[in-house]
Amino acid sequence: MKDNTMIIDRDSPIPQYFQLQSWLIEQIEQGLFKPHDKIPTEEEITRRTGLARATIRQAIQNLVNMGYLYRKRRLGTFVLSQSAEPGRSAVVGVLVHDIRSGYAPEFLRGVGDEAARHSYSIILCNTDDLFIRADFHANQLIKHGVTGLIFMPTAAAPEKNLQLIEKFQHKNIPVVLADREIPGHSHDMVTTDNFDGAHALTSHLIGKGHRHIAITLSTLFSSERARLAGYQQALQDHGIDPEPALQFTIGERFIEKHYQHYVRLILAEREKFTAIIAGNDPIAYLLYNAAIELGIAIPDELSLAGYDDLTFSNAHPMELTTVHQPIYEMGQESMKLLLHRIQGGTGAVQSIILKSHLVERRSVRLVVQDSPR
Amino acid sequence: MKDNTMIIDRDSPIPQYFQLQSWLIEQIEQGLFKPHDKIPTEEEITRRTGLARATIRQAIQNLVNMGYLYRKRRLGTFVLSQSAEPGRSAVVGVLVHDIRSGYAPEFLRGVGDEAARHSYSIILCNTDDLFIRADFHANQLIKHGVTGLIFMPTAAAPEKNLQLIEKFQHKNIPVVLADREIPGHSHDMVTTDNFDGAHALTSHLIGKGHRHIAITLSTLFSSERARLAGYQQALQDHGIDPEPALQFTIGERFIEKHYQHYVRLILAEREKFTAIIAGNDPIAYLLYNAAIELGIAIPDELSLAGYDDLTFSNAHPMELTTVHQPIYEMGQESMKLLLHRIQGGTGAVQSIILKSHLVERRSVRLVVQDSPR
DNA sequence: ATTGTATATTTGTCTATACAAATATACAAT
DNA sequence: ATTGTATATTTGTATAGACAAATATACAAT
Repeated sequence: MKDNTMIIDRDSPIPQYFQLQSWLIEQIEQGLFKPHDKIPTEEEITRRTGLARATIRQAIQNLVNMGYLYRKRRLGTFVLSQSAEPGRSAVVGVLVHDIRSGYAPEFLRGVGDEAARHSYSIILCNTDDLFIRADFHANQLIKHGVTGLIFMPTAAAPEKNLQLIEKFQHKNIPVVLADREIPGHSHDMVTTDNFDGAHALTSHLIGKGHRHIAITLSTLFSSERARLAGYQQALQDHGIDPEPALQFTIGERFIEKHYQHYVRLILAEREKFTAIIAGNDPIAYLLYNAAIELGIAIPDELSLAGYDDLTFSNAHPMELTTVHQPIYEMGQESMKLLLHRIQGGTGAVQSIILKSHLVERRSVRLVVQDSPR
Repeated sequence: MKDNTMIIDRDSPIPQYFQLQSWLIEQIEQGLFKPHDKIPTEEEITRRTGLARATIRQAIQNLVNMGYLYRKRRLGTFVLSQSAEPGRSAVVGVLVHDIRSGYAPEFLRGVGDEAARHSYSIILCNTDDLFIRADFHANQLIKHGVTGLIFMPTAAAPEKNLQLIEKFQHKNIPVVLADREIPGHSHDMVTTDNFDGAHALTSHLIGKGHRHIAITLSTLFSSERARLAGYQQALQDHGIDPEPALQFTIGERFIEKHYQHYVRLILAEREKFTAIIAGNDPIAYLLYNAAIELGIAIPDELSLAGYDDLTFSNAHPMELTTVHQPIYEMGQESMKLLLHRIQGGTGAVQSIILKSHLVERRSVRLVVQDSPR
C-alpha cells in the first residue's frame, strides 16, 4: 500500500478524472510505482476517493492509451515498463544533407549506435542542404511525435534554419546541431576543432618547407570557414602573409561536377604554390585525379593534403595526408547531448568541440625551404 | 443523411461498441464520410440503433484515439483528414547491415526519396549482419508501430531470418526483402540480376582474350552466390572448364582486415590467371592496393574487374571495369513494393529483378588469346 | 451592418447499477 | 506430484440518468 494520499479536489475546475490521472502519472514518474507494479483496483480507488467507477475507468483508460498502464482481467492494472518519455516515442529525427556523401554514413553510424544503446531509434531525413526539404521533413517528424532532433543546418539563411528549430522548440522537442553552427546564434551543438585541425595541417606543411600553400574549399558552412581561418592563422603565426590569390574558395553548395572543372582551373595556376590543402577529402580526390590526368606527380611535383579522413581514405592507393575528424564520435556525442535534454537536462547551452588529429601519409613531400616574402 | 444502415447485432459475441466502431471505420474508409464531414450525433445514433449513449461514446472515443475522428462541443463529431493508414504512423523500418558500407548509403537514398514522395519516413537500423541486433531493432520497430519493413536478411540461418519476418507478419506488417533472398523461401523481394551481370562481365573478359579468369567473393549471401554461378556459366558457355583452383571464396562475413590478408594469398598465385573478378568493388580495391604494393601493374600484368559500381568508383584514379548495379533503383522499388502492400495490395509474391549493366573502364586489357585447355 | 444578449445544441463530466468474461487461486481426488 | 473442478477476483460491457461546458445560432437594438 502506497503512503501517498490520493487527493481529489471536488471544488476544483479541473475534472476529477484528470486529477486522478495526474496523480497516477506522478506516482509512476517519481518511481513510487515501478514497471509491472500493480496499482490499486477500481474498487479500492472508489473506497479511497469516493469517485464513481466510471470516472476512475476514464482516468485509467487514458493512461492505458498514453502507454503508462496495462490491464489484465481478474488480476488488476499494472505499470508498463518505460523505455522513453511517455506520450512520445523513443524515436529521434536526424536531418543530414545526403546520406551518400562523405562523412554522413559514419556520422549516422555514431548516432545510431548511441541511440540503440538507449533503446532509441532514428528517423533518417535527407535535406540536400535545401530548406524546403528540411522543412517538409520537420513537419513529418513533428507529426510522428519524435522526442528530439539532430540537425545539420542547411545552406539556407540563418533565419530559415532558426525557423525550423523553433518549430521543435515550440513543441518542447530538444534540438542539437551537428557539425555546423548557425551564425550569430547560440545553440546546443557538437562540432570538431576545424580551426585547430587546419592550423596543425598548415603548420605541418610549413614544417615540410612549404611556404606557398594554396587552399580550396566552400565557405558556405561554418566548419569549412573555420578551416580557412585556421590555415590563415597558421601562416601568420609563421610570419607568412596569407595571399588571397592562393585561396580558391566558392560560396555555394559543393556540386561534384562543378568542382571537377574548378580543380582544373586551380591546377592551371600550380606554379604559384608547392602544396595545396583541400577543404575536405572528396575535393582532395578530385584534385588528385585531375593532377594525374594533367601529368602532375603527387607528391613529387605538388604536395596535397585533405581534411576529414573518410573511411575510404585508407583504401586509396594515394595515401593522403589529412586531418582525422572524429566523425563517429561527433554522431555519438550529438545523440548523448540530445538524450541529456530529452531526460530533462537543463543548464547552459552546450557547445561540444571534439579534437581532430593530423594523419601523415605520403601525399606531402619535403621541399627546400624558401624564404618568406 | 447516409443511406447505409447502422446494424448492431445484439446476439453477436462481438461487443456492440466494437460493431459500431467498425461500421464507422467502414463508412470512412469507403469514402462515404469524407474529411471534415459530420457524423450523426450521439442522440441520433441512439435513435437509430437503440444503443446506450455511453456505449456510443466508447466507440467514438476509440476512433478519436485512433485518429479517425475529432469532436467539437455543440457542433458534433467530424472525420479527421487522413494522411496515412490510420492507427499506424507513416513510418517504415529499414534493416541494413551497415550504413557505412559499400552500397548501403545509395540504397537508403533510393528508399528515402521514394518514401518522402509518399509522405513516409524511414527508421534506419544497422544489423551488422547479426541476428541478435536485427531482432532488437525489430522489437523496437514493432513497438513504434511501423507500417512496413524493408529487410536485408542477416548472415544468420534462414530459420532465424524467417522468425524475424514472422514477427511482423503476425502483426500484419508487410515485409519486403532487399538484395538478398532467404534460401528455400519465397517472399516479396527486390534484387538485381547478379547471375546475368557476372555472366556478361566474364564473357567480356573472355572477349578480351582471357581464359584463366579467377574470382573472389563471399558465398554467404544469395547475391554473391549468383555472381559466382554466372561466372561459372559464362566459362562453360565458352567451352572453358571452370577451375575450382581459380575460385577464391569465403563462406563468412566480409571483414576488411581479413580480406586484406586474403587478397595477398590470392595474388601469390597470380601466375595461374591473367584476370580476376572481385565479387564487389571494395574487394576490387583491396586487390588493387595489394597489387600496387606487390609491384603488379594493373592492367598491364593483371586485369581486374569489380562489381557494383559504387559512387566512389568514378573518383578512383584506377578506372575500374565493373558491373553497374541499379542500387538507388533497388531502394526505390523496394519502397514502392512495400507501399503497394501497405495500401492493401494483395496477389502473388513478387520478385522484382532489376537489370545491371557492364561498365568498361581501364582495368582490363586485351591479351593474346590462348587456347582453352 | 455591427454589437449585445439569450438560447439551443451537442459534447463532456459524473453518478449508479447489473451482468459477462477471463482466469488465478483454492481445494479435492488420484 | 498431477489433474480436474469450483470459486473468487478484477476487469470489461452495457444500461440509465443528471448536470456542466462551450459556443453556434437566433434575435433584438442601434
